[in-house]
Amino acid sequence: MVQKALKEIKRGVSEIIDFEYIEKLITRYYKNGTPYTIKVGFDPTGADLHLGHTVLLNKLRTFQKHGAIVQLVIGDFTATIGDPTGKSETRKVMDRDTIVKNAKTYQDQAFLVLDKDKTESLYNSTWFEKLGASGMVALTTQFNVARMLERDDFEKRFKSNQSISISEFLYPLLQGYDSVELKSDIELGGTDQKFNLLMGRHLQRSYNVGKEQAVITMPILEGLDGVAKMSKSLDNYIGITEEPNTIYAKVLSVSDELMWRYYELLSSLEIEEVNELKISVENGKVHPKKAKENLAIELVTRFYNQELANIAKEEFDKVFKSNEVPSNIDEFEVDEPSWICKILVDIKLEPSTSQARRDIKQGAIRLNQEKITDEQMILESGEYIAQVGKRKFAKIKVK
RNA sequence: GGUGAGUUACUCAAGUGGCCAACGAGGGCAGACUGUAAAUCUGCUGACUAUGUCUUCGAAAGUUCGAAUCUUUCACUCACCA
Repeated sequence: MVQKALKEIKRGVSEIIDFEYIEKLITRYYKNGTPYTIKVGFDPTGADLHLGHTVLLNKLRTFQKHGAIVQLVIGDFTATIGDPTGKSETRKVMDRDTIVKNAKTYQDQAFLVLDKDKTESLYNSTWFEKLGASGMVALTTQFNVARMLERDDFEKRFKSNQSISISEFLYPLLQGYDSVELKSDIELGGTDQKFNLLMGRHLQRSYNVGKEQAVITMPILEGLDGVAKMSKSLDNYIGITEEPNTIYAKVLSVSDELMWRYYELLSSLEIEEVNELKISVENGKVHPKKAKENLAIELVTRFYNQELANIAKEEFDKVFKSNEVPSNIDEFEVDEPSWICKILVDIKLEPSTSQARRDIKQGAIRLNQEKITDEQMILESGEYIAQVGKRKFAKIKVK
């Protein structure tokens, strides 16, 4: 049992520091049921969760199955500073109201994956507001600038003469201090968080907590473009609250190469099964598209259910395989016959009449499945299905 | 505080008085080919019922028939010195 748990825990992780400690915790849990804690922090900066976040959440869920209590630390205090991780520029500081609102959304969505009964939500402002100025200064004495500059992005910015604000130096310290306060056994984060996670270990020792947390880093999930980290600001994400059809379609649009990455990090298949599948695809037994479909179905099923996943697949095949029109498309009414470009802009299918003209010229616009070529065209009374490119549709009624 | 360099579209980056709605690259969008994959090829990539007009090159003011380009002030970024 313990071995099985440990194997499951190791799946897909990037690095584990102090694996022996985790082994001890799991063994103890299966011997006498003593729970242990695993901490994860998040910045309530962006509200909606995407698949990138679920890499962490899935791992936490695994731990919950094996006796862990998740400490979900909402960095409401730290968010007022802004973690510089992965950003080449200083982050914007956020206001309080937005933080609270985002935290709420985050929790709601996190519980789509996490077991609510085995999760404690904690706002780190509760202890930081008590810490006070002297406590804060005491905290800063635990570390020095040279060590701080060891952190990749600080080093990079320091060398290229970009600004690093003092408050950014505080961020890793504060995140580490969370671990002191919570006496966490394990902390989980992305590979880009490694420095901050180790800080927790360091501080737990300095403050004589009596344990040093194990650290697990998870790989960063690439976005739909396959290059940059999945993030909302780059618009290369799959949100977990998006429509089943959208999730399905977005998964199908990733490259084959990236699909394996997603399989590895997101699928619940055993790693051996993934490898088997990969071999089958390579020697032609399984069509890569079939493999991608399965992944898409698995993911939609996770956030919705099997039935909706199947509907999403049917819908997708209908539109893109047989070139039919989707079953649910937005309808718009137009009061009088008018210029086609103008209508397309009005119903938000096109951003500007200029763009509409260009698209018509390139044959990207269809009316009732027929390509149109006349950019001066006036849409007479009647009903039409307009299509822009491959994926934008609208039903238009002209009175 | 002093001196110097810089700020151009989503990003990088040319342009240094009219030929500039602004070279090029990346990205994005679209078309062909496909599996809405990748790769490849092609076109497009400020707005406007449009062979023309309008607004854009950090901000404002000015010189000029004419400014992204010259002058002044301001803001910001960077380098060197203190």
